[in-house]
Amino acid sequence: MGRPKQFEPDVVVSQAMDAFWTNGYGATSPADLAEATGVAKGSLYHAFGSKRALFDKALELYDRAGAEMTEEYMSIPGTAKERIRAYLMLIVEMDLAAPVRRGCLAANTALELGGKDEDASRAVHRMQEHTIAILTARIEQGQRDGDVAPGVDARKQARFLMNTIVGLRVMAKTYDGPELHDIIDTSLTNF
Amino acid sequence: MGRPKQFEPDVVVSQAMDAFWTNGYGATSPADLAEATGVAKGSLYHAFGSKRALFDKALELYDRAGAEMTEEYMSIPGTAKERIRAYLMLIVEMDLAAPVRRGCLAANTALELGGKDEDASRAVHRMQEHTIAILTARIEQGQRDGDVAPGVDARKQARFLMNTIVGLRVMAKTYDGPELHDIIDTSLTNF
DNA sequence: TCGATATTTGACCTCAAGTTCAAGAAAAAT
DNA sequence: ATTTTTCTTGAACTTGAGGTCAAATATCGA
Repeated sequence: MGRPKQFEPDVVVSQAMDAFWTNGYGATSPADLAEATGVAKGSLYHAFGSKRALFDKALELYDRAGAEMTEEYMSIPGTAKERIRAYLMLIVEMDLAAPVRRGCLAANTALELGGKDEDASRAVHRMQEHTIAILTARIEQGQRDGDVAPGVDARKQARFLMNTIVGLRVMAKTYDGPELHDIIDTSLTNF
Repeated sequence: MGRPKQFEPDVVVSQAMDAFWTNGYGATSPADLAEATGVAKGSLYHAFGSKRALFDKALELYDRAGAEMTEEYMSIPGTAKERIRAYLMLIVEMDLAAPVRRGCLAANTALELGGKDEDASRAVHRMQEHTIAILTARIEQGQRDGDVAPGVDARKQARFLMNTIVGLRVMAKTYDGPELHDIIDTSLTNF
């Protein structure tokens, strides 16, 4: 009963995510969000409560979408090293291909709100752990497959890779393809 | 001629740098800057022209101070690997010891203004190149000293280390000592 | 001592951010 | 057809950002 929603909340969240991703949390105004989503400011507030609440939804979506992509990429046949290299390359390509260097929403958020906003920090931490878990599983898989040395500490290696990824996505703001590819190569001489 | 300045521009820039570092460029208001420096808003504008101009000065100072610290650290006796490990550890310790996780001003700036503000991006790129140059020199030094394998591409290795550092300073916003130390260890198994 | 020059400051201005809200509009229930 | 419920929207509000300015203040040269 009542008047039905004129928009799909999921797509609005997705559009909002893009806006936050491109401009950062602080620099995205309610007016910007209204324009990005095609939904009037008032409606957004009615539906989501506050800018911050919408942002939370956006982060949640970002986590889900990212994890899905990561898992999909890790499940393609090949050695762990091959798959991880391809994954790192993909990230870099995507960052570079985008019309504007927006980096990683999670990292951006960590830097912008980390410290001030405890909830945001926790959300980012969760996302990172999520990715680390997937990478860890893939490395352990590689050990079972025999393409990764048994002595490698999968979790530590995964954390290191997470660090590399975070670094790459920041560096992608100021560096170009060749340098970033070199970094990937050097990162993978490890295992 | 004229009334003399009541403040030391250098220390005001330094205080402003701290404010920007802690809160980010966008989230630091002229009022904040006035409080942080003890100089009235009007005077700041008279002396520096705009918030952005002050920020430029702050970045410049950050670059100088950072480079100085890096060079000092690299000139302490020891192998390249030892010195670089100590340097990475130092950075992490400093990040963790600070009352608020502020990370790296350059990286923060890259993420906050990168893309929108071409000048800022260039400034950050310059700083990163500065650090890379110092690291490259130290690695080459290690090769001359015989403690780094001759086959290592010093510049690539230095870029990789820069990436690791950037990553660490973001990760320091959401992770603690042990994990970060592990990342450093893994990063240094390379050469 | 009087200009001339340069700095300091709070008051003031404009504009936009983030939010609230009252009035209208669309569906379901009666 | 009316009521009930829920959604929609632009207007309106409060607050603070970023910046300007005129008046007051301090030093130097004549």
